[in-house]
Amino acid sequence: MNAMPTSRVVSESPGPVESGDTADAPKRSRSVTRERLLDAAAQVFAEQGVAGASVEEVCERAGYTRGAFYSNFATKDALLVALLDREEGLLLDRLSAALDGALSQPDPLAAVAGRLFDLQPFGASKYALRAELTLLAVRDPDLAAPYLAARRSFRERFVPFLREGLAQAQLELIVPADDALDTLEALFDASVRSSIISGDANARDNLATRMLPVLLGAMTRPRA
Amino acid sequence: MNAMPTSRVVSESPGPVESGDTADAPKRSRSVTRERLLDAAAQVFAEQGVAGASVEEVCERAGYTRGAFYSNFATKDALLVALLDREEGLLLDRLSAALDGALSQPDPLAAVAGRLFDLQPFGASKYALRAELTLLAVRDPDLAAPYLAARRSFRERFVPFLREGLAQAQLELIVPADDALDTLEALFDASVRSSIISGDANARDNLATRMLPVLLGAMTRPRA
DNA sequence: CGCATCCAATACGCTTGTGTATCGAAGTTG
DNA sequence: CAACTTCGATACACAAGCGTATTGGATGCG
Repeated sequence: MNAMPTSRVVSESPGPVESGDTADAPKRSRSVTRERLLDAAAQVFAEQGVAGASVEEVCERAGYTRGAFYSNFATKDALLVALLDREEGLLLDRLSAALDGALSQPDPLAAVAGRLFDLQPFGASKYALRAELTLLAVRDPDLAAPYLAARRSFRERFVPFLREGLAQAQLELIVPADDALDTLEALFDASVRSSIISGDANARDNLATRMLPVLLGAMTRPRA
Repeated sequence: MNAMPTSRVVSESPGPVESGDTADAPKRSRSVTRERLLDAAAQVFAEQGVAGASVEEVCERAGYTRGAFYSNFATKDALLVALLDREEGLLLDRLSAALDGALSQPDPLAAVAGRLFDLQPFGASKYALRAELTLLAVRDPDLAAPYLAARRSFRERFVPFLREGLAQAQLELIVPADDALDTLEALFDASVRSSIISGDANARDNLATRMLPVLLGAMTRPRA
């Protein structure tokens, strides 16, 4: 039945990315399979969109067959929901990690801006995935609730961070913090998108770095 | 790529656009059929995405069958290309029309902001369509060129408009005009998206109206 | 050592969707 | 009014994709 010599599937380590396969793993846990399928789904959905991607290709990319898939997820939609949950968590974690030390830098704002751009979530693939998921929320009211919930936790996590960072620079906001965050996010997204489409994906000189100081200047004033 | 034996897919003058009539018309010209199919495609693609939409549903929505479709477009991809062209033109036209009188108003900036929000291109359906097309450009390098070309004409059209509007308000830009335009566009998009997802689509109080004065203040200075 | 349990692979049915080929009904022209 | 042309409808062939049912093999446990 199995033409191939027993199985190749796993290279473990939840680390990023794909591998050709490698060592045979003696212990294949269910959760590893799930994670690999989710990793693959993130890639494939980013490249082709949720509707454009087939379960088959997700499985192939992960090194499994559809049997493995349906043994782990009820349907394609269920995969999407699981992916949504996971991505939200990952984004929060990575942003947190990247920003954590930044406030103690001499120039916190510059440090923040610099680190953000080295970050995976702003790479082409992650950008496309986020854009795709956002678009799904725009279209489908059922996904609006989870989307808004995710946004809420994002804000709750980063509004204090923003305030604190500004405070250390002796600044305070003169606009609602949520508005400030939304505006900055919009700026970053536009910048990343533009860089991707025009090809210079890693350009150090981009819309966000040019406009960030201007916008921050407009949204703050010297602290009382 | 594909030669259709029985028909030559003509690209015809745009002609009168909107399909007002409901009754079956005795004389339906080819270009009317094309336009209706494109209208339907704009809707269906906005609702379900390009990949998620079927040719069948586009035809149904337009009041035709697939026979009519394949007599007018070679493939689904050809339809997409035609739609891209048309939407770009429509967007430019509508923005131009909406903004044209605005500069002679007492408060040009307020007039501009007000009119933009009454505009179709910022309605839910048009927003979704634009987001979808943008995402396609992010994913597919082949679509990057047309996308960038469209952006260029957009800029060429509106940068002078922006300068002039600011001049009438006795202001001038202190940042690159392209950056200013990109930033404002990002702000509007974020605002529209947020309104759509949170349900209050026509809310007069939104991110853009709150932040527009702040951003404009930051990007300009009193004219020398 | 044999039994039970998981879990992923294989195989299958069925639906949906694309594109082609053909047909027929209107309109047009001599 | 008859032949021709045009264009959309019907019918069909075929591929892709989803989800189910079943099988096989590994692991854990008594």
